[in-house]
Amino acid sequence: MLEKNFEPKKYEELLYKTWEEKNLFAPSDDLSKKPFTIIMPPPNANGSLHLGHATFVTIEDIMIRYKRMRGYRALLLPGTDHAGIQTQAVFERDILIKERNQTKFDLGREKFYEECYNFCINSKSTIENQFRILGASCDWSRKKFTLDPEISKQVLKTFKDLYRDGLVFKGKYLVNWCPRCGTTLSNIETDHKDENDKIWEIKYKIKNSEKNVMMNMSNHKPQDGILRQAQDDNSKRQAQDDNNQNENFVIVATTRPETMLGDTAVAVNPRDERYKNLAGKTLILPLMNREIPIIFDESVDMKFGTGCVKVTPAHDPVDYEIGKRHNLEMIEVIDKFDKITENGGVYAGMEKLEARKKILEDLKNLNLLGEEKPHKHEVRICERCKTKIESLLSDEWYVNIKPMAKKAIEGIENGEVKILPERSKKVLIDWLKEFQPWPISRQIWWGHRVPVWYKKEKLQNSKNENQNEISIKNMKMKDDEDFLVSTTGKIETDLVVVRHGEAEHNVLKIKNGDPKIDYHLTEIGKKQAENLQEFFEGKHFDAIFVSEHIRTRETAEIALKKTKYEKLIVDELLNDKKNGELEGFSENEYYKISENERLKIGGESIENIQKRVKLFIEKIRKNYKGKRVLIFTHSAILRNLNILLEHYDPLNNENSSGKLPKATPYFYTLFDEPTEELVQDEDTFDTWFSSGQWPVTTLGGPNPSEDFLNFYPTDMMETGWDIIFFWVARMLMLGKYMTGKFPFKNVYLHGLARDKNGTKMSKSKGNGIDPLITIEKYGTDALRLALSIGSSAGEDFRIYEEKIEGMRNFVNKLWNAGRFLEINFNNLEVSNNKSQNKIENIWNVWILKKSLEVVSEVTEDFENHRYGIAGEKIKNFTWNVFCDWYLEAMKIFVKENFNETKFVASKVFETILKLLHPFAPFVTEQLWGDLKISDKMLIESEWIDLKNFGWVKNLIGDEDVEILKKVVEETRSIFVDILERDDEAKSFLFSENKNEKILLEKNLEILKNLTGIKNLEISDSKTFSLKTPITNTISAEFEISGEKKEKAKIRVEKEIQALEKYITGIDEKLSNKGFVANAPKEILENTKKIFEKSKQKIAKLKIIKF
RNA sequence: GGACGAUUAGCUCAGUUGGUUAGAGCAUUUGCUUGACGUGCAAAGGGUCGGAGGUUCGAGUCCUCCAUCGUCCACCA
Repeated sequence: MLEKNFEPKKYEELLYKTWEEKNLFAPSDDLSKKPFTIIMPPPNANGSLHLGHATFVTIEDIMIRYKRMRGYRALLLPGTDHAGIQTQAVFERDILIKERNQTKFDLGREKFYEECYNFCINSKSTIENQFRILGASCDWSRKKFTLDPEISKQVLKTFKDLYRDGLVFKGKYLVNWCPRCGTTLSNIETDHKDENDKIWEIKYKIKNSEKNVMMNMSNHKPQDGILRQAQDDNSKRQAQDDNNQNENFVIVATTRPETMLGDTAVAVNPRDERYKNLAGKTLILPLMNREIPIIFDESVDMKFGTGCVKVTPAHDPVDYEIGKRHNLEMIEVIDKFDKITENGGVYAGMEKLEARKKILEDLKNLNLLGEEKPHKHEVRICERCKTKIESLLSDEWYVNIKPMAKKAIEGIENGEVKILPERSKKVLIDWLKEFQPWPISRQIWWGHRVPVWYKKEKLQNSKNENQNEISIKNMKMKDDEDFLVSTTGKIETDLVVVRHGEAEHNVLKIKNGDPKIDYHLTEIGKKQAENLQEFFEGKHFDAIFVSEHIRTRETAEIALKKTKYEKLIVDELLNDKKNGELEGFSENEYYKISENERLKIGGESIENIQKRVKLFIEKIRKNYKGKRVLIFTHSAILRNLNILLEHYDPLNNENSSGKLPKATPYFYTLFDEPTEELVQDEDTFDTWFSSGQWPVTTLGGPNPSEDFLNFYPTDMMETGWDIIFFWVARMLMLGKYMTGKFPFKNVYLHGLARDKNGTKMSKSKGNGIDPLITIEKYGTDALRLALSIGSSAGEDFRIYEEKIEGMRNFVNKLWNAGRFLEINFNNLEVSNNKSQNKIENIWNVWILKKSLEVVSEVTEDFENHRYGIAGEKIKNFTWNVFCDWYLEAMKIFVKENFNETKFVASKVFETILKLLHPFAPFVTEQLWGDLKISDKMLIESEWIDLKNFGWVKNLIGDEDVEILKKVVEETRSIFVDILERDDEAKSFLFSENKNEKILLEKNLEILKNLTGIKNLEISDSKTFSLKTPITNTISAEFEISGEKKEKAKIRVEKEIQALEKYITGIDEKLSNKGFVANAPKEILENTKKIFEKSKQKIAKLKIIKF
C-alpha cells in the first residue's frame, strides 16, 4: 500500500541506483535503431552544482528519456571541463593562499599541475554525483574529462593540424591582459562595466609654434577650444612658467594619465577646422620630452573633449589601430605585473596607479595639468575575476578562424545546423562574420600546454628582457625553423590513411589483388569519396600516395576535388593483398580455401604485407620526416598498419575488424627523436579550445572509433544562450574542421534562470536557488517540473519557491491518484489483449479518448521542442481531467464495471506515467513499479503508439460526458453561489429529451457526488422553482427561499446582460457582408449556431419567475 | 552606437499558422472534510492584452511609429 504522501527522499536514490546498475542509461546496441545523441555541456570540474546545471540537465534528460522511449539509441554523454583560468584561480585562492599561504611559484609548474589535478578529480566526483541526484540518465561508462589522456592528445593534435594547414600563427599584437589572472584573454572573456572615474586634461606643447597658429586659435571660445595659450591661465602660473610664455599647447583628455608615457602621437580629425593648421607640426610629450607628431585620423570624435586624442598604441585598442594606420612606434610602458616598464623613464618600476599619482603631480608642477572632471565611462573587466583589463602587446598563438567561420555561417544559413530559438541564428552569424583571429594561448599552468617546442640553443641566444617574466614568450625566434609543433616533443610524422570507396569488385564479391585489372568505384563509392571533400578542403599534405589500383586513385581524385595538391604518388607497396591463382575468385570460393593452401598458389602472406607496410613507413620516415602525408590504400594495408603502429588502434576491438569503414580517414603518427634539446612553450590553451572539440573528442573522433562512427554527428546541442559564442560557435568551427561534418544537427538554447523579480541569480546577490537544498525539501521531480514547465527556447524564466512547491503538490497529486487506483484495483492491468473489448461505460470511453488526444498533442510538442508546453498539457490532463473528473466519477461506477474500469483506468494511468516520465522520472518510475504495470522499468518502456488505439475512435458516449460535465458545472455553481450549499433545499434536473433524461438518471449518483448536492433528483419541471437552462434541453431547478431569491435574480440578470452583449456582437458580425463572404465556412456556421443557442438561452433565462 | 527581446489579472506566465465571450498557476475572498490527496476539493472576484495609428469581414496575434523595461555586441579618449 502506497503511503499517503510521496516522499522523494525515500525513493530517488534507490531508483537511480537501479537504473544505473541495470545499465539502462547506455544506448541500445541494436544498430538498426536510429541514434539520438546529446553531448552534455561539461560542467567545470572545480565547482559544485548550481541551478544552471539543473536547468540543462533537466532539459537534456527530458529530450533523452523521450527519445529513448521512442526507440532511439539514445546517448546522453556526460563529462567535465578542466576550466583553465577559473580552476586555476579557484585553486590558487581557496587552497594555496587560504589554506597554505603559498603561491604557485612555491610549488613549481609540475607540482602545481599535479595538485590542481587531484583537486579537480575530487570536485569532479562530487559534481558527477550531484548530476545523479538530478536524475540525469547519462551513460557514465562514457564519461569524459577534458584532460583525459585521449582527449588531451587529440586537442594537441588539432592544434598541430591547424598549424600544418596554416590556420595557426604566432604574433605580437595588442591583447586583453588580466593583471590578476596573469594571462591574455580573448574579447569574449571580458565584460564591460560602468565606472565613475575621472578625466584629466593635459597640455602638450607644440614645438616651434608660430604666430598664425595662435591667431587662429583665438577665434575659439576657451570652452570648446582647445588650444589655449599659456597666457590665458592665471598670473600665478604665468610667473612660474615664464619661459613658456609664448608657447602654444594642445590639450588632450585622458582617464589614464600614466599611459602618456607611451604616447607616440596626438590625433585629430582631418575635418576638424580648428586644427587644420597643425598639419606637419610636432609636439613635445611632457615628462618624457619626446617629440611626437600630430596626425589626422577619421576615428577621432570632434565633439568629444577637446577633439585631440593622445595616442598610446601599445596600451589601447583604438590607439593601436590608429598606430597601425599611421605606422607609429609602439612603446610599451606598462608590464604584465601592472608596473611601469623601463621605457617609463623616472617612473619605471612604479605600480601603475602610483605612477599615475606621481605623473599628475609632476604635470601640475609643470603647469601642464588642466581640468580634472568626474567621468563616467565603460571599462573592460575580466569575465572571471572582474579585474580591470590592461591592453598591452604580447606574443600569442592565434587561430585564423576566417575559413572555419565561413563554413559555419554557411552551415547555419543553409539549415544544416538548426538553431532554436530562430533569432539566435542571426546573432551567431553576425558574430562569426567578424572574423577576428582567436588568441588561444593563456599564461597559466592549468590546462593543455601549447605543443610547441623551441630549440634550447636558440633560446639562450635571445635576451629575456624582464627578470620577472617567467615566460619564454618574449624570447625571439628567428623563423619557423626554430620551433617544432609536436604533441610529444618528438618529431612527428602524421599519416592520414583512407581506404578506397566501394568498388565494383566489392559489390560483386570478387577478390582483386591485381592492379592491372581495373575495378572502378561504384556510384556509392563515388558518393563515399565525395563525402570526404569537406574534410579535405583547405588541408595541406606534403605528399599524397595512392596504390596502383585505380580505385584508390579515383577515391583520391574525388575526395581531393576541393583541395590544393600537386600530384598523386603511386606506390605499389600500398597495393591490395595479392591473390595469386585465386585472383578473380568469388569471396565464397576464396574463403573455402585454407590460408595455407592459398599461400601455395601465389597468395600473399600477412608477413609479406607487413613487410610492405614496414618498407613504406621507412620510406615515409626517410623522405617526409616531420611532415604530413596522405595515403589512399586498401583494408589489408590499413589492418597491418594498426598492428604495426601499436601506439594507436582505431579499430578499438576485435569485433569491428570484419568491416573497415570505407572512405574514412584513419590517423597515425610516427615518432622520431629530435636531434636537439627542446624546451616546450610555457603557455596553455584557452579552455574553449579544448571544449570546442568536445563533441568530436568525447566520441573518440576524428579517429573512426566505434562511438564516433555510431554517434557522430550528434543530434542535439543543448546549452544556455550565454555561451553561444564561447562554445557553440567554436564547436561548429572546430568540429567541421576536424571531421568535415558539423558536430550537431540541432542547437537548443535554453533561457537562464532568474529570480522572482527577474534579476540574474548570483552568489553575491544571494538570490540563487540551491538545487540541492531545493531537492532536499521538495524532491528532484518538483525541481525538474518547475524548471521545464512554462519554459521555452531562448526565453529566460523565473523560478521561485512557490513554483517549486506547486510542482511538489502536483507530484503528490499524481502519487495519490496512483494510490487511489491501488486501493481500488490492487495492481494495474494494461495488457493489450483487452483492446478488442467494447468499452461500455461512457466515462471510460471519454477518458480514453481524452488521453489519446493528449498523447497526440504532447508528442507533437516534443517533436517541435516545445517541452514547456508539453509538460503543462500533461499536468493539466492529469490533474484537471483525470483526477478531478474521471476519478471522482469512477468512485461511483467502479463497482458496476469493475473489469472494464480497471482496464481503462490502468491504460490511462500508464499513459500519464509515460508522458510524464521524461519530466518527473522518479515518481513515475516508482508508481510504475508499485502498481506492477510491467516487468520492464518505465525508463525502458515504449512511448504510446497511437496506431494501437485505432479501435477507440469507434467508441461512443464521450459526448454524453461533456453534457454531464456541463450540468455539473452549472448546477454546482448555483448550488454554492445561490443556495449556499443548503442541503435542505430541493434541487432537480430536468430534460425535455427522453434519452437525456435516462442519461441523467443513470448518472445521478455521479452527479450528486460531483455537485455535492445530496438531494439532487431527476424530475419533471416544477414551475415554482428557480429554473436555469444548461443546454437547450436540460435545465436545473432549485427551490429557493425568499431571501435567496434576490441573489438569484441578480445572478440571472447579470447572465442575461452578458449574453445580450455577446449576442449583439455576434449579430453585428453576421450582418456584416464582408464576414459572411470571407469567413471560412466552419467559422461562419459555428457563429450562426452559437447565435441561435445564445438567443434561446436568453429566452429561457428571461421567463424565469422568482 | 548597433542588434535583439519583453510589455496580457495583484504576482509569474500560456495564448501554435489572425476566427467562439482572452486562459492557467500562485495570491485574495467564501465555503467544503470520516479515508486517493488540506501538498486536497469547490465557488467567486480580478484584464478596454503598454500607447497611437494602419492592414483586414475580423487583431492579444500581422505592419508602422512611440513609450517603458531588459539583454547581447561595440574602440569613445
